[in-house]
Amino acid sequence: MKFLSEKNPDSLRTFEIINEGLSKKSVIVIMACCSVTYEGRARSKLGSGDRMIIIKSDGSFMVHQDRNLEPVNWQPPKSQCKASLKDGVMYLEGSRRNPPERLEVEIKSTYMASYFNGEDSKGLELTGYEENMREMVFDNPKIIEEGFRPINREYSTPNGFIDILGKDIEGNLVVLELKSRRAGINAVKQLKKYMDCFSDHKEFVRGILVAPSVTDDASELLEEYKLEYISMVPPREFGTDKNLTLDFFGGSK
Amino acid sequence: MKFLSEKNPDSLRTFEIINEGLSKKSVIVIMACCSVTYEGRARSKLGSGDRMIIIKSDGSFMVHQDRNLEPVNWQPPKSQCKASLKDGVMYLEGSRRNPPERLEVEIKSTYMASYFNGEDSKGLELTGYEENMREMVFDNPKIIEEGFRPINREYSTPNGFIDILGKDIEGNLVVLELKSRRAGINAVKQLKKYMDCFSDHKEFVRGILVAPSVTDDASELLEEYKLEYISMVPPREFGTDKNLTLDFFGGSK
DNA sequence: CACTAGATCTCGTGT
DNA sequence: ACACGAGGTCTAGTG
Repeated sequence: MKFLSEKNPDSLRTFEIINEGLSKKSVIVIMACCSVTYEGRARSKLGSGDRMIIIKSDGSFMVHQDRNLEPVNWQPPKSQCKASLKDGVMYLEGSRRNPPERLEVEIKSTYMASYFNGEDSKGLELTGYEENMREMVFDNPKIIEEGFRPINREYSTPNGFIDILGKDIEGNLVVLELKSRRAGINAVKQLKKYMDCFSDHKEFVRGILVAPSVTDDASELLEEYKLEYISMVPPREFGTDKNLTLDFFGGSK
Repeated sequence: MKFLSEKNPDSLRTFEIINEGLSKKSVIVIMACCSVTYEGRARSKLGSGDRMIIIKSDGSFMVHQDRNLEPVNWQPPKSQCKASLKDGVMYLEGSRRNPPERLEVEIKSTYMASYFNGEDSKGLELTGYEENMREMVFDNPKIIEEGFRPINREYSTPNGFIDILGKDIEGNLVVLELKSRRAGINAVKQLKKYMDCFSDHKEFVRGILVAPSVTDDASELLEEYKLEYISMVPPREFGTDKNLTLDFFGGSK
């Protein structure tokens, strides 16, 4: 990995390092005393203090304080970053057109300025949420109940997409609402909204909330709406490489 | 600001630097080739690559790739961080009990290891819909009360910026604190802080909290501090608030 | 481009 | 501690 890191550079040197980093499409990390203003989707001011400034090669721009996961100010990927020097003071600016917004950092003094050109081709493999639950239900419908048959996933209604639409052993329509986490009243309200789409349906339609657990409020609301609940924890298995599997077997199953 | 930064430390030295940083409650920044596993609310694997690892003094723990604002893996504030050395290989672990989860980073090689103890007391002042309220008050001051005259917006005091400073019909100074949402005790405390800036002022100064509603606690505190309250709903621009638009067209039916 | 919905959402705030 | 709502949400995926 190629990188450069300097301690206590003056304004001019900070300016040079940042410009080198920008031109090399590096990840730039600066520890500095700075103040920040933002104007765009909202407006904010942040007085002077010691912070970490990060500029990534995709244009992501963050200012981090010493607390919280989230940056106190930021600019999303693809924003335009540029450094400038006015009367010996360093300014860093991140901006974009749509929506129009601008982040400006005034750097009072720099403790460390550095940039890095690393190698990272790896993507994250994640499991344990709604998508995996959907797959599990389709692969093994009887975990919902004996005789359950899924028909559509992402079934479109005027009130949004139903996670899974199916039929039970008696042929009744069943609306499944999946949640990978403890479900609150909003999940029940959402399910109810889908149910309303079938209000003029001749036959009986069942609505089932599928989640690891529900809040007390949600439980009461389920009863009030005459909806059902099934406890299910999202599966945590990593799939074997899907692309490979599909290519290899060609979908012959 | 006190800090330490070293280039290309070996495993042992990286281990020492991280432990120093942890014991000093510093912000730790490491550039390293590493792999990551996570298990908890979900489960994930990330193969080897060059990344930035950040540990903040509140226990926030992040692994950043060279793209996107968000970390590829993380652990929230208050999680327990510890470093360990097994067979000459560095491991960094962040974990917490509730919910139970664990993030482990295996560090293959370190390009830079550093920690920082900065000073930062400043909080962010955000002004979004409040800006619209300010405009509304300036455009039409009598919605505050008959004879109200706004003088300054963003009036600077040692305790922060006063939203609107004005005078009433009798010439008394009036401090307005605007909140776009239901105001809690913090809003009242903030207003009180501004009022304190005028404690040696000869004449009477009024403080008014302007918000759509207040919590009961806030209402009590207002009384205790002899502050006033005016109910005002922030104007929302057409197109920015979809619900309003939908209500407008769909609600009349 | 816009639009949708999920997220290890995070973060504040109220109960 | 838990539940709920908002966010400059972000991010991936689809039309």
